[in-house]
Amino acid sequence: MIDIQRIRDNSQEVIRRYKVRNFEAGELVNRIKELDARRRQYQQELDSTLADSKAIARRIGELFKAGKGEETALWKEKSATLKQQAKKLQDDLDAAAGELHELMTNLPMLPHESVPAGDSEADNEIVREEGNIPVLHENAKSHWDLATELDIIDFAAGTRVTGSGFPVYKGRGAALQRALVGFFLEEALEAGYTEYQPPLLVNADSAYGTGQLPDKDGQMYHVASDDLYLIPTSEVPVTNIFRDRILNEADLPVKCTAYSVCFRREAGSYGKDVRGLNRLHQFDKVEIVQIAHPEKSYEVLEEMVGYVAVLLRKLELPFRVARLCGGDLGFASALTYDMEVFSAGQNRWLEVSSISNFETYQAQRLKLRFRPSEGKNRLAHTLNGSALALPRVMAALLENNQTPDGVKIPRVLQKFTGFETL
RNA sequence: GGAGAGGUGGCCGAGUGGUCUAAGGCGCACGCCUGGAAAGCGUGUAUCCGUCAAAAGCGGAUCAAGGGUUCGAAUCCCUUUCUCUCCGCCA
Repeated sequence: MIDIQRIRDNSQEVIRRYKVRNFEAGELVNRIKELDARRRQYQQELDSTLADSKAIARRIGELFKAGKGEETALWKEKSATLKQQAKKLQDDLDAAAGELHELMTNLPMLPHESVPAGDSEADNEIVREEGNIPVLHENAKSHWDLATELDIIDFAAGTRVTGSGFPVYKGRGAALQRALVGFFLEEALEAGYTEYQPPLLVNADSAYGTGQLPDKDGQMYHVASDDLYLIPTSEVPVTNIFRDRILNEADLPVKCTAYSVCFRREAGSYGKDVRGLNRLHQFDKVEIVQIAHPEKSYEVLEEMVGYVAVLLRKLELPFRVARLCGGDLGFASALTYDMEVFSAGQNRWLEVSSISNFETYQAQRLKLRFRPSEGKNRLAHTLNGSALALPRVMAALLENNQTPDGVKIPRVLQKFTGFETL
């Protein structure tokens, strides 16, 4: 949710900025301004009514104490009238505030100045590209063929046990997964992140806090009997650890990392995008989350992109960094960089990380603030990114490192796997 | 799952219808005292909304959450929720 102050201060600027997202906010913003004014009007009237009412109650108390109980009848009557008025004002206030909140929920985050205009993925701005595209031997295969041949992933078994999109990792495939998790966590700890093991099920408040609800309802698996959601990313539980908290300015930035399994319904996906490991209902991911000072959050974002780039370099994977255009930008994000690795067997780029600055979007919902050295408490900025999502990294490793003699394991992973080739 | 007891400020804890405008303590901050420190003494120490250009000030809300009784609720009633203890089940 954006800060309503920005609409009060300069609604025209807000409307203009939303155009980068191809979002016509004019009508919505005007209704919000109107409701905001009405809400404040009701608030004032209610406050003064309640003030009167309290004064009368105090007066009655004094009369009783002075033994003049018979003089209170008139005041009681007056108080009853005020109470009725207050009730109505409270209802009006609640209605206005409720509707206002509802409309505010429909506003995406304001995009950062650097976000390019555009409609789709095709308009994203490639800001960096690194590494060499591997030249594969003649019989090079896709990772799904390779993995099946090497007997390290059993897609068919997963389908039998659960359904499509739930692969079974086996033997050295399972070991490689574990190695990647170990490597990612070790790197994160070295970079100063604190490791968390969060719950994999969250309540609706948490899902709302990070913006999964109501915006992305339907992406998450819902456990109806207990009204809980399977997490689509550990961003949700980790960020919600800080819901309703007021941090000390000196504690910023807070740096968290977590390994977790992630669950996504991915309703409506089909075709080559979902072959093999390209898109799954269940996958493993190491996530990094930072809670940053508003004036430092874009430095933090760049730092996080730099951090993920180091991981990819160490894994010897060719990658590129894209700044998402307005049309591709997530609802809650002000600026997002996607990190994509080139996967030679499929001859395409695969997104392995998405790093975003949500500014105050989540913080507003989470009531996540910090105490500055001077002045009033302020909303913090939240950021997160994958570091990294495993399946596509594994896909690229398999495809790019295949040789007639087997698949080579990158040097940095060998101490975790205990083997050098597959 | 069954039975019982509870939820009060950063923390502990008092408070069973009207100076609760929440006692007292701890912690923290500042000041006095001191050669320096401790102790001691003093002062301050929640969040949100509104008013204001802003701050101060002022008004309102908040004692788990929601509803009710009452002129008046932390206090009484109802619902929900969470925690603890015992029993049951259990990796």
